[in-house]
Amino acid sequence: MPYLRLALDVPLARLFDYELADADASAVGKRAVVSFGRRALVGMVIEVADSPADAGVAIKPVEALLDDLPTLPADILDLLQFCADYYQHPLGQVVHTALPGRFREIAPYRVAPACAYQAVDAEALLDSLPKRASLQRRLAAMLAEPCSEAQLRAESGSAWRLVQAWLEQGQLRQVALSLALPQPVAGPALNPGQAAAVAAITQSAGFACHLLCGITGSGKTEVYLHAIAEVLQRGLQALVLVPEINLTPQLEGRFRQRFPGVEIISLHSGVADGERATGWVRAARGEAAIVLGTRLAVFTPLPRLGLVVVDEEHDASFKQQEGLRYSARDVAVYRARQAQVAIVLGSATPALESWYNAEAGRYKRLALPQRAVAGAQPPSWQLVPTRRQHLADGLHAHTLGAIENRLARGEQSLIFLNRRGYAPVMHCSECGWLAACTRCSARLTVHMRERRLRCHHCGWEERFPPACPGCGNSDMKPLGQGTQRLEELLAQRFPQARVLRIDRDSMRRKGSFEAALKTIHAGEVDILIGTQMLAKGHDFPALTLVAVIGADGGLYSADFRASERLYAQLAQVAGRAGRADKPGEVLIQTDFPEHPLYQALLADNYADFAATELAERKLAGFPPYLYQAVLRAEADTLAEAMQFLQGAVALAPLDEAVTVWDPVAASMMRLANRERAQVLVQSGSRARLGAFLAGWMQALRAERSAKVRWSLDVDPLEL
DNA sequence: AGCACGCCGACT
DNA sequence: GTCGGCGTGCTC
Repeated sequence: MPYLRLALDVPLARLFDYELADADASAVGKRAVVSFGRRALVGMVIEVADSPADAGVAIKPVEALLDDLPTLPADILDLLQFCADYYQHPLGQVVHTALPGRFREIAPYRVAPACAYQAVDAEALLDSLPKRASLQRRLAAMLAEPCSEAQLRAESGSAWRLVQAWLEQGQLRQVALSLALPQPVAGPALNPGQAAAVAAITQSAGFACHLLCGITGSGKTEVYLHAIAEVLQRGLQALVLVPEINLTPQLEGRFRQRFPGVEIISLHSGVADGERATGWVRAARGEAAIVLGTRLAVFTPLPRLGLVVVDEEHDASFKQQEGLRYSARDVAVYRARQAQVAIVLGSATPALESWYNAEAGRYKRLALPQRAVAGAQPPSWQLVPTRRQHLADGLHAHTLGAIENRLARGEQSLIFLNRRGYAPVMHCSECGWLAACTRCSARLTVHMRERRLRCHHCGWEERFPPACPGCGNSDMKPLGQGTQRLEELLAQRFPQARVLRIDRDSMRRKGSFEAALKTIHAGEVDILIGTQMLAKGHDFPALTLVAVIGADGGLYSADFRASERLYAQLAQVAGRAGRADKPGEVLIQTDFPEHPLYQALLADNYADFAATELAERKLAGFPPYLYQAVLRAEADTLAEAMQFLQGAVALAPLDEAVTVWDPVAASMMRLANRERAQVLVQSGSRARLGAFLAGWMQALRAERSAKVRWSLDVDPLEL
């Protein structure tokens, strides 16, 4: 009797055997419905064996072998096994985080073969529509040519319902999706740098990792599009990973425009479950040519994978911060190597890990030195020294003057302050009391308009205390600068200016961010105040001034990655200034104008910054010169967490190539009333660290710890 | 993780 | 006398 070895979505690092008469190797990669304990689960067949792995356990029969989906191919199974081993996560849970949620449901999931839709008579259809029904008319015009489902869905949320109705009325017919490659629309001519990059990518044979370095506006996307066009010509598929921001629709639009008629699958958190599952199936069947998505898209089966692109590869959102803590960028590199195809990692400010790999010759660096738009000037940078200067609520006279200047010229300014709220903390000047969160080890942020104190870590909120809880003093003052306070100040300073604040608080309502972008584009805003949210990707043609305040915190942080993040953030926010014909100006208020980070930024010299930073990392013994993993524990009391970790350290295998540090309280020790601590382990050898972790986790999993929740983070981004 | 079993406190 | 608290143990 053959046995199916199943990966089940349970936190147990082993497979489970079930018997199925007349099963053979073709069952591998299919879903199976089984009874597990007292519940029914759907698992993935990993292996077919002649005998059970454990003799002496009663083995249940498989209830049903599902044949609805494309069989998970061997390369994806290998990829998932790699993730399970590398990140020390149970294979069953890896499988189920990698697949669309729908596939965890017991019902079969059927997807009709992809086909295109075309109007039987486009003119007649158009004539039958009301003049003002602009969406309907737009769709009808598109349908003169064959359109894919994804293409139609991308047009509007309600487009698909209209198409279905027209189909029923016999206005549309289904035509076979042409696999012959449609002609891409020609893009703008490439400059020499772009052309060289495209040539390097398309001419590399087998696996090659290209680090594409270019500032905002240097035309990285054009390079991707040309490289992808070449891959499509060869009848192959492309996988494009993008960070988790609301930029995906814009990029998707650009792809659809460039490759009309090509089935492009979009996979990100905004895509509904069913659509995600359908897209996955289409990609796995080879019907879709391009998969464009956030980190989860890295696991999509692509039988004819020809190219992988990771845009903004330094972005932290490629690392999942819970469950299977994978880095989609690193998994993508593994995948490209596995498929023996080229991968492009694009960024203006590459992760130092990637930069180091390029220095070591493992990655090929491709530089895009110039701005792609002819005549466009890079922004001019200026440091505004603030040490021993009088500041009007945090703004230097020079900064205020620059804003006034733009107002006079009818141009927009952006004040970048990565700290939302009114002020970072409420302070009693009598006794020195500071408002702190009762559930976290964090300060409460002052939100003046709502007259509330809020914890930005756990979401706790409370009303302003009427008097200081420490000494009863009623004169409490907000300390420091936040976006709300800045908004208030600027509105006072420039009463004639239209001020708009963009942060997580002001953009809480759905659609408000899109609305805000519209207002900015319409020129109905003079001064923008923004956090992180505004730093990425959006183009504001009328914006000519970016003033950065409060950046110095990133210079001397306890976190060794803080300066890398600061550089990337400043480079990114500077990219918002001065597009098209108007030159932009970037002002950075700082107490440390001589700091090498700012000097490198001013010279637009990432190479210099990276070299300095890498030298420091080497000296201090930090990644990428060492590999790290963190064992995190969380319990009701710190003592319990620490005790667990001390026990864990005692269980650690001995390996002189691996350093196990003492347990310490986490930097955010208390979060939402749970105490957190961690153990750092590191090694100069990735292989030795991997073997160590495997042994350690095995020993640790044998222990039972009811009160403590723990997890392992391999290659952690934050300690 | 679920989901059971099991053994002690406050309720109709 | 039962309902239900969550500690402990198991899942092919």
